[in-house]
Amino acid sequence: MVKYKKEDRQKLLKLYIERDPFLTDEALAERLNVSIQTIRLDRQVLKIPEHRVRIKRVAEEVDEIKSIMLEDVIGEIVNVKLNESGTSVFNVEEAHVFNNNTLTRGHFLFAQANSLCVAMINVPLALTKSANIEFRKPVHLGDRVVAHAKVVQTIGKIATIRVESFVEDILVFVGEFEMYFKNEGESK
Amino acid sequence: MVKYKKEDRQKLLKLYIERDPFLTDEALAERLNVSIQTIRLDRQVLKIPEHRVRIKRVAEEVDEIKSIMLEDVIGEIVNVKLNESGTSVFNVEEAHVFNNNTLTRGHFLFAQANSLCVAMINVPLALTKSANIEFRKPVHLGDRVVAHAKVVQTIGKIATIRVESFVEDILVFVGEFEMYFKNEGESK
DNA sequence: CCCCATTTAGTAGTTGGTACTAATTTAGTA
DNA sequence: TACTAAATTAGTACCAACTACTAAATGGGG
Repeated sequence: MVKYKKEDRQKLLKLYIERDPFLTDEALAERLNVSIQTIRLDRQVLKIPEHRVRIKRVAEEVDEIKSIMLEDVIGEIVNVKLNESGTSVFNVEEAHVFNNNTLTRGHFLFAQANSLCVAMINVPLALTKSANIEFRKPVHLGDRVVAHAKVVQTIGKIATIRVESFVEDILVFVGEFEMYFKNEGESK
Repeated sequence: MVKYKKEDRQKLLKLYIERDPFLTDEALAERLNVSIQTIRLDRQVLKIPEHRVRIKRVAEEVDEIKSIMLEDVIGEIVNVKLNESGTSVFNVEEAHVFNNNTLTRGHFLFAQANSLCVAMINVPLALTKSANIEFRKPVHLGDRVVAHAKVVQTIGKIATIRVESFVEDILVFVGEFEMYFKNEGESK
């Protein structure tokens, strides 16, 4: 049954809605022990949109996040000579960096290189058997990472591919991938 | 100005809504060249919920995807002796597998191992310098991957950590990670 | 031509609001 | 303490995008 001061209440309101945009004015009014009208006024001065709009915005994020995160391929593969060489471009966005700074999480650099290797193999399904990688320099939010891959060897069902990734001519990542050609129906 | 047969229209309706859940009955009515009432009847027999509900469901998905994908740590770290050993458990969900089958994308296994290594180092910021990894067996949707890590060596600012990941006693992944202790303010 | 399925129209009620005015309560101060 | 201004609450009309219902119109096959 606590009554907050206007200022505190508005801060709390903002916080609550940030944490849970699904809260309606009614629920917020109960939680903050004021009338619905007060909540509406508060939202107005704080420029917080109504429930429907908030939900819609969250929902629209799906497309972005899905397209960024659920893609099979990390980075855009721009230039592939099958079983020979290839290039992939990857722009580091919010979703790829650590929450508390602008450093790119290493597994996206790995994923870019790995995706590129998979794309270069001209069989229905290629699996990564092993990799030997090195992170040379940190990569940051907004960086444009260009990965170049070259097949260095193919023995039987295994291809060895060397990948070098650059941010503006600076080598940030190198890796050597062994790719395994998986045949149809095989479970390995 | 095409008029569809009932059956065709209902199939189209389903398709449209799947592709874009943001479509209102009004928009659908226009697109299918029937009245709003017909759309409502169709939705009713097809058990497709109303606009608001659809949006809300999509929005709720965001939270799931976000929590799965935007975490800094892949897998739950359950048991860490700093600078010594650690264990992480990672359940393979929809978001982690290739779109056209149930195979786990390799970079999540890498990410799990890598996250675990970072967590084991008792400094504000640890960076992966290099890694030597092997994918031994494919991992599938629903699998529970348990990664065990052990520090095998620490020389100066570099620790070497060995990671072995299992799905029900089957070794699916091994890796050796070189972690670099980054000091405050250093940019490397 | 009739009949039944299909489609459309129309009404009342719901949720979660906007936008507005007006009344009431609370707090600060002379 | 009385007055005033700020803050809060109440109340009204309106909106989108529905549900749930009834009723009327249309259309096609036998």
